[in-house]
Amino acid sequence: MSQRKSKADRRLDLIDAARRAMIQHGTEGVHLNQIAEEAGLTSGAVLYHYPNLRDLLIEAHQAGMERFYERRVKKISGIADPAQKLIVTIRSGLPEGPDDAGVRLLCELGGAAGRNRVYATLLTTLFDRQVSMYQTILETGAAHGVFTLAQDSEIIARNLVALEDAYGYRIIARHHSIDPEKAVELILDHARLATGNPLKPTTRR
Amino acid sequence: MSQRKSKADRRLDLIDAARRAMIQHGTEGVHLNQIAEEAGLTSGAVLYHYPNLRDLLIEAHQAGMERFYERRVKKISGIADPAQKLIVTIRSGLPEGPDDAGVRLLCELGGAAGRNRVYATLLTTLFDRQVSMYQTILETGAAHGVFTLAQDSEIIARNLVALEDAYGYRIIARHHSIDPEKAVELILDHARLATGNPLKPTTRR
DNA sequence: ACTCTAGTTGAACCGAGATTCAAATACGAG
DNA sequence: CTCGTATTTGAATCTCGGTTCAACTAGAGT
Repeated sequence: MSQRKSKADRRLDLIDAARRAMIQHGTEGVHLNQIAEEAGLTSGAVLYHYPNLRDLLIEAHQAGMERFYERRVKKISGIADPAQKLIVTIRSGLPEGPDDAGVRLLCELGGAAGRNRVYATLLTTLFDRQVSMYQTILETGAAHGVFTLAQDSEIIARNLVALEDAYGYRIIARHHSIDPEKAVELILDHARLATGNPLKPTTRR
Repeated sequence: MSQRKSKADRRLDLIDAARRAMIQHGTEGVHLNQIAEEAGLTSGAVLYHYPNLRDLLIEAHQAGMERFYERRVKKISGIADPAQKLIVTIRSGLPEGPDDAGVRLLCELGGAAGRNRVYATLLTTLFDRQVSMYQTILETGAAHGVFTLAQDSEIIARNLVALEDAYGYRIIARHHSIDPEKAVELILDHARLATGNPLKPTTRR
């Protein structure tokens, strides 16, 4: 038997277990037992904490998103130069590889959003937050004179997030010639046109 | 009882029924009975034609993709002017609205591709075909002197397809401020930078 | 050390969906 | 018109996942 835990702790475990199970079996294909097994518990215990499975799945998706976003914010927090900041931001929005758990979960949501309003709202909110993030970087760079924006910052920002999303899907689907590095290059090619900045990475990673 | 049909006809019906059922319940959430009901048959009849459900689902996805692609090719077939052709192509890659069945099915695949190699291959193939389609238009326009490509045509083409994909997801998720028209504009904004052509639509729709 | 309770198990139950198959039947060939 | 076969049904069976719940702890509070 797995160690006993407080309600709060166990709920975190379950959210994580649900995340793993959904990645393996899909948002609508996942079963209670699979989640229980991932958590090292029995189905009864899962129901004790989440009498309604749907709630757990939603919380898991929400948590996955939050984590994804927070991680990005953290990665770029220390960088002052707008050009470098933009480059790092782009990289942080892409999966590290086809098995990147965070992005896998997000991709999972795309289809579900078409038939589930809650998921649709989650995804839309994430999109808008990322757009704001980019917009801030772009505006700052423009104010400092390092970017010469060819279009409204919102347009550029939306297109950058869109490109990230799409290449995320490509990488997850194991496109033979688009890996994370290649995707960064493709997105940077667009960013160069839009910002008029050569955007040369100084540091790797 | 539903009319009797030849093997070939019935299989087409089933593929269509599976398509509808998957849109409603997801690729992994769909059940045999739901497909049977959509087709106006009993589960036994479905199994008679497809002893293995997985095969039917794969064929349905394949057919959906083929239809999506063919429709695009058809829509642009009569247009000579590269600029107009590009505009129409962009529009034809987006859903007509949040309930567009064809795109809904494609979105469905995004997550599944992460755990199913067959689906991943299907999606990747579609992506590459679309890239070629755009590349041809771009090269033709450049040869005629109406486009001044700011980058390699493959880069531009890939980014255009990526933008389409991503905005398709946004529209399906009912983004409050991104509808099909808005998405076309966003993508065109990018295309203008990349081709140096103002890309003004002459005809609506 | 002794509750007392929250967390967990495991077995029992229930219903749903997949699968099988004999029987029914529509339809085409001759 | 009749036969033969391909298609479909519907019921029986089987399996599996969800749900319930009484019993069993582990551990916190006193």
